[in-house]
Amino acid sequence: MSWKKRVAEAAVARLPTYSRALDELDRKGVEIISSDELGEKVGYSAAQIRKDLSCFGEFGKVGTGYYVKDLKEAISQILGIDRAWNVALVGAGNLGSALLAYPGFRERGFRIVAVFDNDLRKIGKKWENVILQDISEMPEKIKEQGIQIGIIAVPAKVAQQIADMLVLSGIRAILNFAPARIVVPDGVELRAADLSRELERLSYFLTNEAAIRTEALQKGKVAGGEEDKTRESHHYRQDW
Amino acid sequence: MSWKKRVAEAAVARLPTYSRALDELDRKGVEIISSDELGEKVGYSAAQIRKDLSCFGEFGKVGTGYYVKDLKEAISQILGIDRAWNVALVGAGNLGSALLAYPGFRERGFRIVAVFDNDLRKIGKKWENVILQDISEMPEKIKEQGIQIGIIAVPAKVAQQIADMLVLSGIRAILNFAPARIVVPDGVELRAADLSRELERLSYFLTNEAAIRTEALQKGKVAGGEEDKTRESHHYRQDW
DNA sequence: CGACTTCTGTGACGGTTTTCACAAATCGTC
DNA sequence: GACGATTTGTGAAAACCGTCACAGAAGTCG
Repeated sequence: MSWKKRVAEAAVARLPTYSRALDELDRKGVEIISSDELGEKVGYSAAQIRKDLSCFGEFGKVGTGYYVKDLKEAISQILGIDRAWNVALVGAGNLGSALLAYPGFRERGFRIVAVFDNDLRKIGKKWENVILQDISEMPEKIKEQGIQIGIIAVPAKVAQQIADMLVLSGIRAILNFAPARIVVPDGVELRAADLSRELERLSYFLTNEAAIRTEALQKGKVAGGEEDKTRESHHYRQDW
Repeated sequence: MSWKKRVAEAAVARLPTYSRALDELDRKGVEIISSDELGEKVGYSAAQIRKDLSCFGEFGKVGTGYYVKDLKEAISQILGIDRAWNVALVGAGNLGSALLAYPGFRERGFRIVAVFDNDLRKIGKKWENVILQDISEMPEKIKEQGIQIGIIAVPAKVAQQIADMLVLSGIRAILNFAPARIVVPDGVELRAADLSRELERLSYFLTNEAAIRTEALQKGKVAGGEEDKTRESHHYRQDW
C-alpha cells in the first residue's frame, strides 16, 4: 500500500492510541464518533486527528463523523495489526519474563512464540506455554517459524551481539529494552524502549521546570487554575 | 537554575542518552571527547549535540572537545540525577514486579522505596527489600517519605483512579505503564511508557515501509549499500 | 424544501526541530 | 611565534510538525 501523501512519522506514532480508543468505543457499542469527541478521549486536538488520518485517506463523513467500526478496521490495516505477529524474545531475566507474561502484547496481536536465553538452568523450562530455548538455537528457530520481530531484553553489554544474531537470523524489526545503543543494517527497523529515560526526564522536570513554575506562582505570574474536582476513588479494589 | 535560552523539549529527551554514554566513556578512562566522536557513539549528529548542549551553557573547549568528567557532571546536574530519587511503585503484578527488580533504575539513581498493591495475598511480603503495602496506606506513606515520583503498573481500567490517588498523595511526577490515557492536574508531570505502541510502529514498518523499500530494491532504485561486515558473535555466553 | 447546524478535509500559518556552514578560539608542531 | 589542523558555538536555512480557519458537504428540523 502506498499512501495519499507523505506520511508523517509523528502521525504513525499516534495511530496506536487512536486504535486503542476505537477498540474501546466499539466494545462499548459506540457507532459513530466525531474527531472532536475522539480528540477529547485520546488527548489530542480534533485537527490533529483529522490531519493524521488524512495521510492515509478519507475515512469520515462530513456532518456526521467517523463510523467507529470502519475507522478501527482501517487503522488496524494501516498499522498492519489486522493479523497476528509472531515475536521472538531474547533474554529471560526479570524484564524478559515480565514481557513474556505481559498480556498487553497478545491483546494487540503480538504473540511471543519463542524465548531464548543462555542460562542453562532455564533452558527447557516451560513459561507461559513457551519452552525456553538455548540462544544457540535461535537462528534456526527464527528462520523455521518465519519470525520477523524480535525483542531484546538482555544486559546492555551483550545487546549488540544479540542484535547481530537476530539480524543474521532474518529478523526485520527489533524492539530493544537494553539501555544501550545498538546498530542494525539498513532495512531492519529498530526501536528503543529505554525505561530509565522517562524517569530522567521527570527528574529534569522536578529539578527545573517545576521549580520555575513554583517561583512564578509565588510571584503571582501563573493563573491559579480551576481546583480540579478530584474523581471518586472508592471501590478501586474489586476490579484489579 | 534557569538556562541560557529556551530549552527544547527534544534536547532534554536526548540528555539521558548523552549522560549514559559519558558514564561509559568515563569508566573506560576516556578524558576528552569531541562532539563528532560522541555523536558517533550515541547515534546523533555532532551539530545536534552541540546545539542541545548550547541550551544549557558552554561546556566545550574549542579545538579540543569536551572533558568527559566535567560534561558528565554537568548533564547530571541539569537532569537532576546528581542525587537519588525515591520512587513509589503501584501495582505488583507481572510488570510491576519486573520493574521493582529491574536494576537499571537504581543504576540511574532511582530507588523504589515503596510498593503498593491491592492483592491481600501479597501485602506484607518482602520483595527486593521492600515490603508490599496495601494501597490504602499509600497517601500516608508517600507523604511520610516525601516521595515525588510515582510509577503506575496497574491494569488500564484503574490507572486513572491510581493516578488521582497519587496526585492527592502529593506526587509531582508520574510514569504510567498502563495502556490507558490518564489525566493529571497542572503542575504534575506525566509520561506514558506504552510497551505495545512501539511494537505497533514496527508492525507499520513491516507492513508498509519495508514493502515499499523491497519493491524499490527490486526495481533497482535503492543503492545496494555496503554489505555490513557482521560482528564477531562468539563468546556471548560468558558475560550475561 | 429551506434555514441552520454539524463536521470533515485541507491549505495557510506559525512554531519547533534539525541541518548546514562558518567565524573564532585553541591545539600541535616546527 | 607562525601556521595548519581541529573543534566549538551559533546564526541562517531547511524540514518537519501542530494549529487555525474555512469551504463545502451532509445532517437536522420545522
